[in-house]
This record gives sequence, C-alpha cells and structure tokens, in this order.
Amino acid sequence: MTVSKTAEKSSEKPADPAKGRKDAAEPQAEALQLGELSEQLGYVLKRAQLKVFENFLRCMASLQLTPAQFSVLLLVEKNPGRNQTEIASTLGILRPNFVAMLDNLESRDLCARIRSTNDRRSHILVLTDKGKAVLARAKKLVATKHEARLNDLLGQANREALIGMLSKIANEF
Amino acid sequence: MTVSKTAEKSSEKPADPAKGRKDAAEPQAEALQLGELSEQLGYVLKRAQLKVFENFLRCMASLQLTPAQFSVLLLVEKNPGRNQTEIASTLGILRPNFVAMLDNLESRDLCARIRSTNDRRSHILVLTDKGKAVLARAKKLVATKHEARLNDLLGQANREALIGMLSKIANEF
DNA sequence: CGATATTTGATATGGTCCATAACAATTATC
DNA sequence: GATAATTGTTATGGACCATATCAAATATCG
Repeated sequence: MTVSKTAEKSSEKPADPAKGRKDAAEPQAEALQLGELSEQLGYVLKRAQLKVFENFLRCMASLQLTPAQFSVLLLVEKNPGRNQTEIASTLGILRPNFVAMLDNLESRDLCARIRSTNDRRSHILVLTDKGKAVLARAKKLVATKHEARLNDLLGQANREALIGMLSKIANEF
Repeated sequence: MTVSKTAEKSSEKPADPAKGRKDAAEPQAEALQLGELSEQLGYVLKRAQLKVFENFLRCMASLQLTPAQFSVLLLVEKNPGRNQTEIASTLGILRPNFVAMLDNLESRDLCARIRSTNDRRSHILVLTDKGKAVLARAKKLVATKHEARLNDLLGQANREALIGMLSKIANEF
C-alpha cells in the first residue's frame, strides 16, 4: 500500500487538511503555485511528451511496441532496402544503440537483416510479413486510440497547427 | 575525424553518389522518406523537445543550469518554505531522485535545506541570496535567448497557442 | 501513555536511454 | 597493394527514472 505499482505519481492523497489536529493555525497550505513554470516552453513540452508517450504505450500494449520501435517499423516500411546506419541516423539513433533495438525486433520476427550483395558490410533492413501485419495493426491502433484523442482534445484544425509548429521547432530551432 | 564531439548527428556527409564506381546502376538513393512519421504526434513532440532542451542548455551554459534545475529554482522561489516532497512531486520528480539534485544545488549555494521546526522530519527549501541572483539572471537569459526564439519562429500569437495546447495535453491527455 | 502505522529524507540498486571508444570485416582511396 | 574510411558490433560509462528499504520523526489509535 506504500505506492501503487507503476506510472502513478500524485493524485493519491491531497493530505486533506482541516482534519482536526491541534488547532486551526494553518488553514491553507495546499496546491503549490506553478508560477512562470506553466509558461516555460521546455517544461510544458516535456510534460506533454511524457503524457503522449504514456498514452502511446497504453494504446500499444497489445502489440508491445514502444514509440521508438514503431518509428523504426514505419521508416523501414517506407524505405525498404536501406541499411542500419541510414535508418538509425534518420531517427536520431546512434548506430551502437540501434543494434539492440534491431536484435529485439528481429527476435520477434518483425524485421530482418539481410547482407547486402553490393556492400557486404551493410545489413539491408526489411519488414517480415509478420512485421507488416503488426505494423498495419499498430497504425490502426495509433490512429484510432491515440491520434484521435488529439482531435477530441484540440479539434482537427488545432491538431494540424500543433503538429506543424512542433515540426518547425524540431527542424528550425 | 570519426565523428565530431557532441550533439552532432547527421548532416555530415550525404555520401554523395554518382561518384563513378563500377557502373551507373543506382542513380538515386539519397534522403530517406519520413512518410507518416512526420505526422506522428509523439515523434514530432520528442524531436521538438530535444531541440528545445538543447537550445536551453546552450543559453544557460554560462550559468550551468539544466532545465530540471531551473524548474526547481523557479518553483522554490514561487513557493518558499515547502519541503522536498512537495517540491519534487509537483515537478514529477521522485523523492529519491530529488536528493542528488538538491545536493548539487545546495553545494553550489543556490538553495538551502532547513530543518522545519513544525515537523523535524522535513527539510524546508529556500533560495539563497546567490540562488535568487542566479535565478534572476537565468530568467533573463531564458526570456532573451530562449523564449524569444519562439516568437521569432512562430510569432507571439502562435507561441501562446502552442503553450496552451501543450498545457492542455500535459493536463488532460 | 505506549504500540503501531505513516511520513520524510536518504541510500542502494536496477533498468533504460544516450554517448563514446574501440574492434573486425569489408570497401574505398591513393 | 598500403592506407584510410565505412558498417555493424561490443564494451562501457553517464544521465535519468523507478522501486525497495531504512532511520528518524510524527501521527494514529487502543
């Protein structure tokens, strides 16, 4: 009863005051003031990103795909025949860190490494049939349960504006 | 010459083809297609967040403040007299992980832990004079070099709309 | 009052992600 | 053909995050 298991921070007990302690010397003392923090771009961005990833993982629980894994599958599907270095660098993943990721996806038979005939150093990446099927299901889950949630929250126009602004920041900041 | 030192991913060498190898069998093969990835909320959010944090660190290089440290100073200034648990949980930091953070800030004489007289278990947090001064300078740097950059990029109205939407996501997603 | 439970700060520890160095195999360059 | 560069890989360390556990202090309740 100490804490729950995972991914549960606050919103447990507001430690409700006015319970009848010694006296009524401190009637207030409750929620903290965020102040300028709520206007800080980085703060709000990080918080939003954590929430979005959290929701993504919940939506993908049945397929056991992380955001990073999903992005790899998407990119390999869109660019079949590329090697590890190309896929990894496009996603901002360093080659050494990409190895374990691919080991995982390959062990689950979602994608495959194929030795290139042109350059026998490199591994060509392709999706397996299972990988394609899983990705198709993943896309539906993301569209239905994840991205749709944005429309409910912001509306179609705002959602597109948000994506556009974030892209601009990601590319030009 | 293997790679640069830090924070330099791609945009190094497109490995320009058409250089004259064996034959001219593969004339294309260049930039990868992002495809649906550029429309994925989580992907764009994460990319934007990384860029913003990167820029934040550059702006704060002279003060050696990370986004997390800045947020702690801001929150302690706005809510003096709160204890570690309150400050940490408000920022989504787990108490165990907050200890080292405070050790750092306290060793730099930016904030101080004071044993509470009401509850001798808890440590009241306050900013030192140096902490207040550093935070004041940090605020100016953030406003001048960091947040201002958003206005240049998006414009005042869009910047406010973006912050608003991100807050909404952070709170209601 | 006194026994038990809870809270607070702290330590230890493990997991994940990120970054660098270094290596063997292969290819490019000269 | 000798040297340099590239590709995938391993090893490794750091930063961040999460849980269990502890001692001190406090709260709760018989």
